Amino acid sequence: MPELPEVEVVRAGLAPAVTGARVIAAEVRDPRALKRHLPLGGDGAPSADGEGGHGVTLSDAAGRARAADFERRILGIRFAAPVRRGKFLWLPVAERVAPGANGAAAAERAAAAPGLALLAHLGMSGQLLLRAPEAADDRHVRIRLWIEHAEHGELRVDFADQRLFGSLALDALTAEGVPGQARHIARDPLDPRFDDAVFLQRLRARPSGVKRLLLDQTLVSGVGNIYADEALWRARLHPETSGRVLSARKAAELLGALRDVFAQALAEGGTSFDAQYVNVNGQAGYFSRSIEVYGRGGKPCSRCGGLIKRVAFMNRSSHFCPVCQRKR
DNA sequence: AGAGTGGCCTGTAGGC
DNA sequence: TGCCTACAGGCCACTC
Repeated sequence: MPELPEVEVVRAGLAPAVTGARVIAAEVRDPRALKRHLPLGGDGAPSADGEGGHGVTLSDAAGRARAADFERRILGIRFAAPVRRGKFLWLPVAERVAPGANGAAAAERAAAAPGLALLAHLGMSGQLLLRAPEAADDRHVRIRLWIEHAEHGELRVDFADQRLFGSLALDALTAEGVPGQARHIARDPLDPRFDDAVFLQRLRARPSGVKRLLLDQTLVSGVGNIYADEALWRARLHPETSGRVLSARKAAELLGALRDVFAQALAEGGTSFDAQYVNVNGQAGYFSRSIEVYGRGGKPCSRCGGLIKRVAFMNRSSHFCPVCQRKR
């Protein structure tokens, strides 16, 4: 499942191939993979087509219109280095060379137009794969870009997504350089500008269970179900412990545990339980071997021997050791 | 504002 | 063998 470490592995893998590369062709095979993409209206401003988004099925006509808009506007774009915040990943547009135009004279400098980015969210099962132009199809490829890089030549960037919770989109950058759709996302704990004091204060002000708080992307980003369970185990905290009862010391310990588990997962290439998370070359990570609680219901805790408990929580599952993660 | 819930999606596993 | 159901869960829209 792509959480922060998995998305970071993808970002780092993409960087050398896409930075400075230009889009020479694009093919949207399934417009449902564009649910975050808002087509431009006649005035050049993003306009809702009244469909898509979340909880609404895209009609065929609206889907075709979105696909056409995306394919048209991405053509000729040259990417700057990829950026990540939490689980969102984006490729800022350095410039756009209008198709068919002759030479650099036709280049629209990004400074002249509002900043734009190709935004990606992998959702549950999204993958960004780098492939040779003639490589065979991977399963569930929804959107395909052909890019040209000064060093690496022609490459394919394939967005594959089995469950379609993920999406690509062209999105305008705010003044802070963050895509509009990701502006509400908090910085993540690996961001040098993450404000520990503010996070800890907000965490300790909320009465909700601490697991719910970790999954709140406006409080801290990049944490999903796996790493929330793992960080709570490391900090010896029951997932339903209220934020309000956390001591300053315990809250700081939790943040430290979160950073530790992220760093270790990153070093091990991320977590792959099945074929749904892979790096840009289609390879699995091996952090799943280091998992202590997630998916280990009924098995012994490596720390105290207690039996790991699995409980329903927010339409998913929580895993914890009832012996060394006591509710207070 | 925060809490809580439903819907989006498809492949896989397990029961019968 | 094949049909059915449950499950995986990040995010957003929605209600209260």
